[in-house]
Amino acid sequence: MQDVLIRKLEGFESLSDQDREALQSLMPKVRKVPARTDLIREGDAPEYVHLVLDGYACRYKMLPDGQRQIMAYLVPGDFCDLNVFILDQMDHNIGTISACQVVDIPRHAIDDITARYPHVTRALWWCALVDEAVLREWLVNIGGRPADHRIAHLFCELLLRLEAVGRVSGNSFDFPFTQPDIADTMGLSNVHVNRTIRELRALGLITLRQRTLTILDVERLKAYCNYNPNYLHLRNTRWGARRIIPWLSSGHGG
Amino acid sequence: MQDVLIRKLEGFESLSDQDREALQSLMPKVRKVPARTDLIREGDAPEYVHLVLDGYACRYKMLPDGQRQIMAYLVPGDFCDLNVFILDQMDHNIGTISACQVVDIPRHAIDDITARYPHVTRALWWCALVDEAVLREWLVNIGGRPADHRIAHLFCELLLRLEAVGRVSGNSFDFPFTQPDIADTMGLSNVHVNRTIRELRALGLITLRQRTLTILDVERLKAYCNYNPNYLHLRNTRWGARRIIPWLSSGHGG
DNA sequence: CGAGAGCTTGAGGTTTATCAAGTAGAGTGG
DNA sequence: CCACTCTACTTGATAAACCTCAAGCTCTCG
Repeated sequence: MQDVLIRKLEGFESLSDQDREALQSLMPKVRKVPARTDLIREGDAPEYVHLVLDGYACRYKMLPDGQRQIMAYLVPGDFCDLNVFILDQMDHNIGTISACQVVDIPRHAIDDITARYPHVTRALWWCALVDEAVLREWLVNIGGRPADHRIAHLFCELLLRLEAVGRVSGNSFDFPFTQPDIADTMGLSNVHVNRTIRELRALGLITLRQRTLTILDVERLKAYCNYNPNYLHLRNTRWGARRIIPWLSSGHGG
Repeated sequence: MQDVLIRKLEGFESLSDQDREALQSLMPKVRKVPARTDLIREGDAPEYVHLVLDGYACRYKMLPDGQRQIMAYLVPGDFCDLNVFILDQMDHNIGTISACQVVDIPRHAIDDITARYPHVTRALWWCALVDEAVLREWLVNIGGRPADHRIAHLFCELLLRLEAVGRVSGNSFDFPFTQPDIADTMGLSNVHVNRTIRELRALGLITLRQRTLTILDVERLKAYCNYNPNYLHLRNTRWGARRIIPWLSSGHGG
């Protein structure tokens, strides 16, 4: 189970045996967290860096009117708050979706390892930058695409991210998010999410039942929402080669 | 002009004279960039870190159908790509809105300074984390709020960010963004942006003419969109005290 | 002074939200 | 193990938010 992080990092940079051992030493004891439980809340001072080894969590904010906006899905191998430690208080919450296996890494452990293992440091940096790139793409997704493309895009992204940590088999993966979860992620109502998923099912693009999502035709689903995985900055995976942005010819001015 | 960065960083952490000198040394020569010009494009390899000293720029992506999504506004004192250097290619563009004064900082200069000045390093980290926090809040804004609140929220944020670098006088500041710019930022049509701004004007909340935005009643505008500045993580400013999140009582589970 | 872009407003259409109600599942306590 | 409860899922009907198209005006820039 601890190998998801190493597996993910090696999607970016080759690691030596020493690097791997150093990473292993970060996760001495794993903690079980039930589903639908907050790991850290808005206003808390960040002390530990949380790492998800198994299960799904999310980053979210609550608005004054009770609305929830989910800003990130955290899957096995993802750090919850790698880069928050300088800030004196959390400006958002992190909560589990399904039951999770989590490691709480004290800050000094991260400091120690980055002081001694430059490859690991680079790889952790890469994690943080990719998380931010994903956030940017989510903004594009919500701001610029209609509901059906939005949800299709989310499914494509999860497929690639989970594949990078070995959690996909036969284009199927665990999907414990409820339709209200998806609604609060995509800025849609749960009714509309339901109808949109029905549409994706009717088009023969996916099946979703008993918390398992299957992409029936990956290429067709990607084409459906114009999916471009460049923002994931994958290198050593089967999607890593995709580097061309054919429509990108004219930005403004220049 | 070079002092905007120092002024901004001191909003977070007190700097010594040596720290300030070190920061000054980062910006030996300033470059003028015309309005509506790209500083760096999707697909480019990031070489320099760009710092805006004067003028406005933005981070944006182009979609295959020609739609533009703006993901960040860069104002004086903002780094464009402080944290991108590990990634081998840009996944988005950065372009100016108005004419800008920009510094191109080579990577090694950042490395040198962070190796020797821990306070400066902390302050630069803080910049990067706040930029990410702003991005999260934009996601909340676009995903969770109606058009009028969205735009009001943007105006509140700009007021605070520009105030932190001394670019506000009498609740007025330079606003070179066009209505199409705002539309591509907020995920709205330019027609709807126009009507929404008309509404904010009619409510006596703002005036906007000749590229100058004036907030007529700051407290009322903030109340209008439930603005909470905690995500800016300001400390040494007049807004820094705001730390309470009154409605935050129940996340999920616990 | 001319051209292009931005601003403004109207009309009509599409997408998405809200309200409502019934069904199905999952978890809980006896 | 079963009944109960709560949440999620599903579908229909209606309403609101927002978009598109279109046209005229204004501003800015060359």
